[in-house]
Amino acid sequence: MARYNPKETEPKWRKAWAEADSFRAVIDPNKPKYYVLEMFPYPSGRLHMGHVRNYSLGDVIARFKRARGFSVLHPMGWDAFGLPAENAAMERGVDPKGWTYDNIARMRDELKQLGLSIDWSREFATCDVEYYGQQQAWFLELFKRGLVYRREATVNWDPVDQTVLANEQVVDGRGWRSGAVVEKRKLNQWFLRITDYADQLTDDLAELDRWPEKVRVMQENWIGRSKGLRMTWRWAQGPETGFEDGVEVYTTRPDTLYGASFVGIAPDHPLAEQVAAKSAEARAFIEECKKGGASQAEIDTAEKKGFDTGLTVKHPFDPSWELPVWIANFILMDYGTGAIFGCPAHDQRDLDFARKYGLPVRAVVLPPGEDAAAFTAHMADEATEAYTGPGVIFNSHFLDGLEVEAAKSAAIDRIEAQGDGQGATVFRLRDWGVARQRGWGCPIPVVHCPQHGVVALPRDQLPVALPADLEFGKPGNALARHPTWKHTTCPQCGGPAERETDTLDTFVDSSWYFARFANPDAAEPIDKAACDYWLPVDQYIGGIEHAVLHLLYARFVTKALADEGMLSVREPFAGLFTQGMVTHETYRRQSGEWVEPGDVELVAEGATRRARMVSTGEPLVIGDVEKMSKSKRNTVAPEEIFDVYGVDAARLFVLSDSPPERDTQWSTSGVQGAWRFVNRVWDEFDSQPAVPAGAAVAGDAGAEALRVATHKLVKQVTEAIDTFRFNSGIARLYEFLNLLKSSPAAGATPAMLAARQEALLAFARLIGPFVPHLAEECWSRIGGQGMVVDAEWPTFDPALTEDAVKVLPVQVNGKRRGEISAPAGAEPSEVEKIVLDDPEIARRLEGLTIRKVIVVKDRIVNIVAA
RNA sequence: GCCCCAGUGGCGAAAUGGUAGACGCGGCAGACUCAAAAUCUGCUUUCCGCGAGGGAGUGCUGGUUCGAGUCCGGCCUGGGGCACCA
Repeated sequence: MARYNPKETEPKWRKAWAEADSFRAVIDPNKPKYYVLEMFPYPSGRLHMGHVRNYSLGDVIARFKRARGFSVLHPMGWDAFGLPAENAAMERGVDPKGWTYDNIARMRDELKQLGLSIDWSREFATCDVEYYGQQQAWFLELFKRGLVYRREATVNWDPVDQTVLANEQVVDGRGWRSGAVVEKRKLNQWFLRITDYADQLTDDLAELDRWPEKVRVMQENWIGRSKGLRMTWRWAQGPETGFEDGVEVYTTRPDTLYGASFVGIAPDHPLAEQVAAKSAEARAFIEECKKGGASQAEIDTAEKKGFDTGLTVKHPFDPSWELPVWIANFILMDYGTGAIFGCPAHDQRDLDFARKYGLPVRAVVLPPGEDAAAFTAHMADEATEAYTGPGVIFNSHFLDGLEVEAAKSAAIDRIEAQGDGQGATVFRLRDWGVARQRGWGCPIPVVHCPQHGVVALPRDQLPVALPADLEFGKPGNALARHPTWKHTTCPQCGGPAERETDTLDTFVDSSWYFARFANPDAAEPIDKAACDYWLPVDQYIGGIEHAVLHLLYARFVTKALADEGMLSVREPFAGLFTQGMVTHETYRRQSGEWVEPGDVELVAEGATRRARMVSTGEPLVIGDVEKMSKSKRNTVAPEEIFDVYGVDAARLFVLSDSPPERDTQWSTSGVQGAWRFVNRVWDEFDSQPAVPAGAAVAGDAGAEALRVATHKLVKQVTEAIDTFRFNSGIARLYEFLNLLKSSPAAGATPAMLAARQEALLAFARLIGPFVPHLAEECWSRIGGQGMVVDAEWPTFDPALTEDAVKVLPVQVNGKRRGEISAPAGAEPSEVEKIVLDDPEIARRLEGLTIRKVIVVKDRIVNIVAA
């Protein structure tokens, strides 16, 4: 049998596609469009198995849609700014720009080797000045609209690297790279007003019906919209300077206002600071609160602590009722108003606090079935658990008898009528801090003028390009310490001014790249006409780790740009698919050192499964299956796999092994299985002789049966791809190949050869999305017209996929006891007769009385008998 | 603590409420070979039985149904997200 040689065929077909320019995306108003996009890679320099999986998944969709008559856009680019390049620069003294572009060149070659159906003419990197210059242009449009602002904010500061760190880059209070204890520092920071869009970002999630539920829920939680009441508690004893009106609190439970027993403010609330100015005790308490760590474990175990300020406020519904104002350590300044009213009976934290300081606990929500007096007493005297469930309001004057939700509205109405507050929506989402004190990023295109303050550059002074001679050898912002770059003139007065030296967060770079792909050469940031054709992205594919970050930022920027009139769509990604990771077993030496799979030999399987280190012969400990990572040394290099088995086998394995949303475990035997399939397919095509003239399928039972099987296969594979069940689709292909093998070409009748030819022509096209090179080679071997890549997707005749005679299992009392054959669509009475006439079934029913016969048309028969 | 997802052979996994375990991996047996590799064929949930055949079986438990891996209730385990968010 001739062995398939991917080293020869794979480059050959890639060249053929490139020469035919097969994957150029063209705006064709006569065709439906389809935009497939995988999250673009960071150019680390090395392709890993996660990339292979991600881009193979997208390529299946792109090739499939193309064959189905869509005009497909499937582009590729590089998310190329960011820290790794600066770190490489610092560690190895290389230039980040050169390092990045070298990496891009290497990864481009590797990606091209994958045989992806990508329109490479649209490629760009976010560090191309042509790209980030356009980014500066739209950034300034948002600036003009007030969506960009600058304010002082508390940030994580790494004193060794001398830069701000994102929250994710702080691990256990230390900088992830330097290991230095991170300081809180107040800095002037640039923000994008994402909170202006918090409502829309929440509401529009409902439209995203082709997004995983999980991601929508995560975004909803992250934005954290809550509806409640913002209200002021008037002073009983006061007023305090600057707080003449009283203390403003936010609550989601206005229905429990009659259960109030104190007002609480955050330790860093301005009022608390004012109190501290007059009281050493208060000062000491606030200091103590600051010491408490911010780590999760510390928060979980932290005791509720408070300080009575001595100030008192009046209850909004009863001016004679005075309540104390406490400073409490569990109140957060950056949520709501930084102040609350405490209702211990119906909030666990408030209850803990009240018990500690002997504050009253007044039940105002009566749980269903509870006795009012008994419950009131129980809550007041002994309860340690707050009641947060549904019920009817009591002990609450005008609110008595209302259900919780009705009481909320009634309380809000009353507060509003009194002029003490207003119904309000509060979000957990904070504005997006986008400034980074980093040289390798997109410069923020403004200048600081001593006369005019922050001045946006006019359009004709863009792009603000990075200087070529940045010095990255030491920590800190290379842009800020560049000797000349920042010195410029003010566009308003012409006087001397300094450029902003902060650069934009790389998540800004990736928040609009999908729109730039519609026309990467446009003179404007966005070619609206091109976007009107291509956007939204029909299928976006990437990892779940971006569920809130990138995917939320991109949605926000899309909405902001739409409001700017630059885009027509308000959501960038109509469909989202989050693929699983590629994992591998881990291996360790007795010494604890990780050992890479290439140096591991597995001895025996099953319970006696053991691993041995090839280079030293020592036994190894087999560890958990984990995401492939350098630190655990459990990676497998794609290029080595390509070299041995070819690209198609590697693609086939990652697509066939597990459903795409689930993690998949890489295994050598698995890719060997895929490689076997590749060879078996090739053998089948290679052994197919020319079909004799005049050979016809019709009239030959065997050939007709094969034709039926072929049509069923087309139906199944088409449906599997449509529903992202690639592993199932590939299983059908394996099955069909087994069927072909069972009636080989050798010795076949002319009719059978004709049926085989039909089957093979369909098969070559069906495997195209998964193993594109093999598909072309097979297609060409049996005389297919042109290339598979230009061939239409095969169709099926529904009449042929429905069997004329159905085999129906027959159950007796739910247990399978035999089967019968019945014409398709046979009426229940007809089927029942066949069943009862069947001797085997009759034997089963001996001694039993038939109570009922259930016939499900074309599916199953169940006889209930006793 | 709250929310979401998952639990099926030795392993990865299939199954519009209708024959559980397709397909692949691994394993066993056989063919080819001097031999091995590669390849091909068959078997491979488990228990009883020489066999025909029969019993049990989709984390546990209860329910709905003629019929439940699938639907509903309670629980267990694993994974993920959020979290002093008022």
